[in-house]
Amino acid sequence: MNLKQLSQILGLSQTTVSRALNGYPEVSEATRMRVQAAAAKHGYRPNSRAKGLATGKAMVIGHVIPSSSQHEMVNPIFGDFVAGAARKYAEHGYDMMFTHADDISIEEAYRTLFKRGAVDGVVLQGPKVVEPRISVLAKMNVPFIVHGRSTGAGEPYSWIDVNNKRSFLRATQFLIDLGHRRIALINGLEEMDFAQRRREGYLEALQMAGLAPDPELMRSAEMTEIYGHHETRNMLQLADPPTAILAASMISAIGVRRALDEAGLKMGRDVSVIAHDDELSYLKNGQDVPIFTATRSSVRHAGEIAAEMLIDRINTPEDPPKTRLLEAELVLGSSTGPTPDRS
Amino acid sequence: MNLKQLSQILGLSQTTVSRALNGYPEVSEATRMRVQAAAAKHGYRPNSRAKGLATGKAMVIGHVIPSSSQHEMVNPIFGDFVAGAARKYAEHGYDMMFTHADDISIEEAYRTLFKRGAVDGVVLQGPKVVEPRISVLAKMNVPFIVHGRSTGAGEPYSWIDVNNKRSFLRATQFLIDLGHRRIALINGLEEMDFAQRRREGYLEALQMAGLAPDPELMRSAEMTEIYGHHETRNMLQLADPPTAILAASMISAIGVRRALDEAGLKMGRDVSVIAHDDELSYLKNGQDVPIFTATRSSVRHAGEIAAEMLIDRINTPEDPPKTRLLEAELVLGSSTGPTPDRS
DNA sequence: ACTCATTTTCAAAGCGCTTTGGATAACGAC
DNA sequence: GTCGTTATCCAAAGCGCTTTGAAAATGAGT
Repeated sequence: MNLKQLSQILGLSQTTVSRALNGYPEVSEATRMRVQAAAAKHGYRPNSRAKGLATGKAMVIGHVIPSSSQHEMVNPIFGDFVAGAARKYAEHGYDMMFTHADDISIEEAYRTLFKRGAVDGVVLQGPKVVEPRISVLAKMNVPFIVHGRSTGAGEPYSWIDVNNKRSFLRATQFLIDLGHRRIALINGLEEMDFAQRRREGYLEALQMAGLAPDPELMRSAEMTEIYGHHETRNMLQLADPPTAILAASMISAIGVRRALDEAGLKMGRDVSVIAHDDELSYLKNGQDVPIFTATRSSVRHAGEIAAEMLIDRINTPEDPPKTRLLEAELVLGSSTGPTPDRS
Repeated sequence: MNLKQLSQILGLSQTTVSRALNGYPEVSEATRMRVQAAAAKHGYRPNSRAKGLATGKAMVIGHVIPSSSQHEMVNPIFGDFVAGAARKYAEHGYDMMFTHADDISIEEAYRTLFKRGAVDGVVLQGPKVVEPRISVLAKMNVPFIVHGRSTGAGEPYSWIDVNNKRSFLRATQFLIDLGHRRIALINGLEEMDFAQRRREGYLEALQMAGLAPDPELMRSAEMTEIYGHHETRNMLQLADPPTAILAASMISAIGVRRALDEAGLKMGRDVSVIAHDDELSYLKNGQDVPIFTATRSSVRHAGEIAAEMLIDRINTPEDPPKTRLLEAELVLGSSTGPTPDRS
């Protein structure tokens, strides 16, 4: 069932039917009703490609999945972020397109997406400190939004991010206030921009308290359970082990907890742990009392905001880039407590 | 840069340029070279929508994200499955499209996707025991593949699945062989088809060993850490608690472990645990020695196969539906051991 | 009854590509 | 020199929609 057939059934021109369906005023209410009824009856849906060709808009937003060939790693926040964004896309009539690209060809993938007219805008996820993708998109002068920021970017761009620095600063201060002096940071990969900002917050808090940072207590790893476990076990064997640990994600924090258990240490009593909690739907941090004391910020919510900001940007491309900084909550759970006495 | 412009630059017709680029034989090698060089030089990419309109193929595969409004839950396997599928789509020149839909309107979402000509085929994830989506798609006579199966389906359909029944049967037998008699099952939601099959395997193993199933030891919950923890803690308080637990996912198994730790029980010694491991990239089950004894099957691999099966189906729609049953490995980790003596 | 303004409808062009059905050129063979 | 073949290339139609510019229908005013 296409426009032509529908208009023939109705005895109207394609023009009129199209206008009736798209809410243009040049059509009487009576015929509009008649057209809508017929469209519903025959289950007519305008062909997206034809519509896109005619209007010049794809009504599609693109995401590129970077498949790190080295560490075949899918970001665990991917699903929830996407679910949030998809919901807003749907509300505004947009579809969501994913393209796979090798590490090497990611910039090319973005470029192709636009040249093919496949998308009206793209979301850039997981920006690194030095992020060539941003300048590629900026130079192409196409609508895009970054989830996160990139310190090394030369030009302005739209982004939405969590205040990673402040949240880790606050978390570190909280541990210091509890009496901790040996505070470890199990960070994400340091090439990621968010990891660098978190470290800055951590270091600043130490400095404000007059504590010297110890390189032995600053680990950087992929945010898996295994690495959280590995780094923690490693640090517990130090001559002067940490009494508190900041973990970059709930998943690595779970690895931290496992290492503590194995060492016969009780989390919250012997060693305090604070995790960053993205509020992943399958990894809720407890019901009433959170398991982990955590810096909390919903990544699904970030996805929703990113979607709306991007659509806004598509609609008003001449406006200057907008930015949005979300503050993470610091929620108190049972994984933190005062420094244990070591007599 | 479009075809028209490119052909004008080259002093050729659109026909010839199009054919040169698409590898048709009616064009001399010399001009083909010339055309390809010019296309590369100007960065020409054919417009996807125009191409789709002309060919009648979208070169897009659709996935519908069901956003359970009740339990706002994104399936944790989503990311890895999609990453696997996306890779194969890209290899075959397909894009991947996601559409969001409410629980209620999911069937309508699939229908619309095809009517709009937005996709050439769809992947149906997370089938339930009774799955109306399958009959909707079958009746529409469109290419689709199911990741999982649906017991209640009346018509044949293409699917790829893990042999859930056999893998849980084997896991249960393994525990029985170790001397366990009180074996609990912390399953996924029972309306899900995979959960039902796992339970069947579990029950069959009990029956073969002459053990009576105890409803108290069969729990069904969303596969989150919290629920794994909750159900385990609950069962440990029974008069005759389980000595072994089968968990439907690594994530719920982590919750199980937490409950055991809290109860002062050592996993693998006091209580044995077997988890189902989808080999999620951020939840690897140990490096050398797996943490959990597990039934293991890569969901990313399943995504790759699903993609290829679907593309195959799109290309040969008249062929009967194909199916593929993957066997899970049973990998031995440190979470299982003989029944503890209870004197 | 006639004009003018307004409302309602329509025919046709155009979006960027593929593809059908020729047309033209080149090349031997006779 | 003519004919048939083959190798190249092209003009134009068509995919399903939107949108421009014009025409038909309606209604009000005189």
